[in-house]
Amino acid sequence: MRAAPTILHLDMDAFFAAAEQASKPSLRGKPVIVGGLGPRGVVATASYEARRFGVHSAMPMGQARRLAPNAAYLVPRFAFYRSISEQVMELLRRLSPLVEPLSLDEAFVDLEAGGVAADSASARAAGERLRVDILATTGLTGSVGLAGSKMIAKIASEEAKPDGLVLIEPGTERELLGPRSVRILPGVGPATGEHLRRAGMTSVSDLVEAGEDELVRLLGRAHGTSLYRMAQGYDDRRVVAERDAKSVSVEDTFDVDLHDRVRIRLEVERLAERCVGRLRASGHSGRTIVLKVRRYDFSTLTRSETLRGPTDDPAVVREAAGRLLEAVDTTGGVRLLGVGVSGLADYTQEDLFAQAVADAEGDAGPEPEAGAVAEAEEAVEAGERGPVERHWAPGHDVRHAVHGAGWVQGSGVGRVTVRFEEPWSGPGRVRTFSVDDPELEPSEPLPLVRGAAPA
DNA sequence: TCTGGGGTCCTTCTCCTT
DNA sequence: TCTGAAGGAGAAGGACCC
Repeated sequence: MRAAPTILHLDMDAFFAAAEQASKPSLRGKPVIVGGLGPRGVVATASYEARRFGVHSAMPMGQARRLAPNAAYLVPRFAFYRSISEQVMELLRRLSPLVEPLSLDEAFVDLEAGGVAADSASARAAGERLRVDILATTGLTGSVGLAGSKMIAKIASEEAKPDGLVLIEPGTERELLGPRSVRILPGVGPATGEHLRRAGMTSVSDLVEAGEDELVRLLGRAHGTSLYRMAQGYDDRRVVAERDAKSVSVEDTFDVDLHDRVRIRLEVERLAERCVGRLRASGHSGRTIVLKVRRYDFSTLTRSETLRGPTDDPAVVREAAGRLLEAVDTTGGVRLLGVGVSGLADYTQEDLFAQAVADAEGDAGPEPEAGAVAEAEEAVEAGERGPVERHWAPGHDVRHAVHGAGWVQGSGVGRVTVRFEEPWSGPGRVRTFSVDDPELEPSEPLPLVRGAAPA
């Protein structure tokens, strides 16, 4: 913990939804909900207009539709958000070499490492300048928290939302935290919050009064000790620029539960291939293969197997995942399957035995190149599925030979409805086409600020 | 129409080795 | 050779975060 507010936490406001509103003038000022649109989708981000209806992140999409039936519902465009995020992270790196991204829309910055003077006025000036730069570069707003530690800086940015800056002077942490709910502390979620409530602790000051021994008794050594320190405002976690990945995984929730054992096996193999694609793209191999199964009743189980050495061979991961599946009872149906690899190494040590088997069989199958896998994933994300079956996902960008740039407002029964507008135009007109109209094609997102590099 | 996807960390239990 | 304690590794599950 520092004597000056030199830790900055940036949190972009309603990031996915705000990016969509910036990209689509007709949605500005309206409720926008981004998330999975399938029968089992959940809300990823709701715009502030949608939050007024009670819609929030992680809410089942069906519930969101009941609360805000007239909102715009869009599928996430991760490649687009990633490109905006890279612009924002670049601005942060101009501030300091010590930047710790937490997700696409959040990061910590160590201002001291960037040479910002260790006083409140300098920190505040750096934070305000950053907000101006982010708006100018991306057209989006972000909230900034400044404090002497990561925990307090994050709480400050939460206070600053939306589109604000809050600085918490070091030395005032305890009085700030004392009356707040225990849920404000990192690591206290619904389960721990309820556990503490049953023990009679609802505010942060209750935790301090209870003492470290009592928290350790209730929550275990690691959690109890760290929570006691956090409750007193102590947090000496450093800003870490580079973090090594510890696992790579992919999972799919199915619109309807799977019962057919053959189909389940096929899905597991498909997930194993995808997982290896990611693993290779990240330049890793791994030793432990993990199968995840969520059953019809939402109960979730994992099965894992540790190999003798790390692998990035799709055949090895596929077979291990298949073996793990053999030990799982899937009667009743499964709603989710996942395959992961942990115990990562940043080098590839070929599994000689598996290699020998593959060589002997002469049929390990063509291994997808990591780049090809990434490209395929991006293509699906962009709504490109080849000329045979064109899929027009709501919110995705298109270009029409006559009408120009627009985005898919909806599609069904052989028709696709497009709104023609650009980030810097006024709200545009809506036209409907046949889904196989040759003049209509998917396109790349336009930059949010005119003249900027394409987002 | 209940409940995504990609992660991290911690705890508990079991098995094996020393 | 047998037994018990200690500790590490692996497996599984739970909680949390964005």
